[in-house]
Amino acid sequence: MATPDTRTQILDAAEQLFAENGYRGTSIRAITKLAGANLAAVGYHFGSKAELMAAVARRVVEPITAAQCAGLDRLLARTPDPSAGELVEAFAGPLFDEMPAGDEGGARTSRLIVTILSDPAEEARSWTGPAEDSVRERYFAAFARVLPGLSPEELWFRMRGIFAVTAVDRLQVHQRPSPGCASPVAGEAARRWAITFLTAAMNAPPPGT
Amino acid sequence: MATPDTRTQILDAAEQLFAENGYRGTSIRAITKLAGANLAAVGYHFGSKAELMAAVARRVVEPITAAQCAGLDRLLARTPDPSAGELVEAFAGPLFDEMPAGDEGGARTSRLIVTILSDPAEEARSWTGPAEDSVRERYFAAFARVLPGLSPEELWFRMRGIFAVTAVDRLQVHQRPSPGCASPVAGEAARRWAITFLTAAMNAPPPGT
DNA sequence: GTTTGAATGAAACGAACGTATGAATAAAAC
DNA sequence: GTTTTATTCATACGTTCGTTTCATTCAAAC
Repeated sequence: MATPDTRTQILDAAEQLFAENGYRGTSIRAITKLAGANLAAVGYHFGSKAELMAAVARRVVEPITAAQCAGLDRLLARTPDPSAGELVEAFAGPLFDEMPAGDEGGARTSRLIVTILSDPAEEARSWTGPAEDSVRERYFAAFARVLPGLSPEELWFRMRGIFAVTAVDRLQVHQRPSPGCASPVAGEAARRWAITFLTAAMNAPPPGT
Repeated sequence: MATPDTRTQILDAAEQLFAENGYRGTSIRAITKLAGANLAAVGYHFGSKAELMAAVARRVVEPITAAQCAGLDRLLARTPDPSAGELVEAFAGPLFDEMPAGDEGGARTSRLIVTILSDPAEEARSWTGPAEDSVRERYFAAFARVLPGLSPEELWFRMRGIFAVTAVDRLQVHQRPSPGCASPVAGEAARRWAITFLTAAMNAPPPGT
């Protein structure tokens, strides 16, 4: 295969290093060195380090958002009243499926997403666009129809829960000391576990009082 | 009240700034300035920035771990076979209760915990001690008795889910665009919602096949 | 062949960082 | 009153960072 252009190689290197070391923990010197490019190439192709991160974030998040949107379309075309479990699968599934090749079980991409969303810097708020907001609102409306007993606030809470479980699971956080329990859970198993876990959680009756 | 000593003021300032800006986003110059102390005071009292972070992490995590441990003791003293919901409450409750005064709804402390656990730096692994591992193993054993149908791997997955939901919820992540939905959810409501959500999730039957 | 424009390269800038040093200060011990 | 010990202070060091500048390369257009 032909070696990709400098811009793509910088994007690849940045995605890897941002995921491994965080935004602030990654220097553009390290990125350009890994990409085999010159230090000034980041400024030339992207303008600044922050804009490079925004480009990386877009490239990672966009296929996930698109798959979530398409999954909801497909589901609603099949039945106007999907179950909560079907909605959970359509929403959370892409967080497992839309992982680029070479990413061991999505761990790297998950870590990158958490890096993006948990970065305290103000500029990180602009790393994702309005498309994510819109697809979340569509799912919110769909869930609201299936779970009419929930207040909007509690439903938002539960939707954040979906995201939290799928994203945080694959941080190496809580590396269990128990032996015989390989750290990176097989992707397919984690997917099944997450959907089982979250479907039951979404279907929980609202707390009385 | 008497003004606390320099060491405590540095700890307070560091806790606030680490939570707001992350570890790498916080300089010891900013910490000592906020604390009203000299730049060299961090080196004198703690040795280095990393050791200061470790001290902050210990001070934040220790009461939570202790409350989780005491809650489990109390629960097991009352009944040898607690329900999954009771275990969830004992485990997740302290993540809502053990928040210091002045921390609006635990948002700051939650953000600090996520900062600690999601920091990619290797040194971050030493920011928490073995006490957290031990209490997690005790809860694991207790959950394993209540949910005998789950494989150890899936049970660990679900316990990570408890942590994920309680910690991530209070990041300002996913600031919803919907109006009339105040961003910092009232602490008591979030606590109820989380326990309802997580109890149902823990009780989910294991996926067939 | 010359010109043009995009892309790359080497080098430097100023700023901010963590850390170390040694003097100054204050309180306690003797 | 003197000595000792524990802090605090001002300052400097060396490094790394993001960014900028300007020269150079090179293929395409003319």
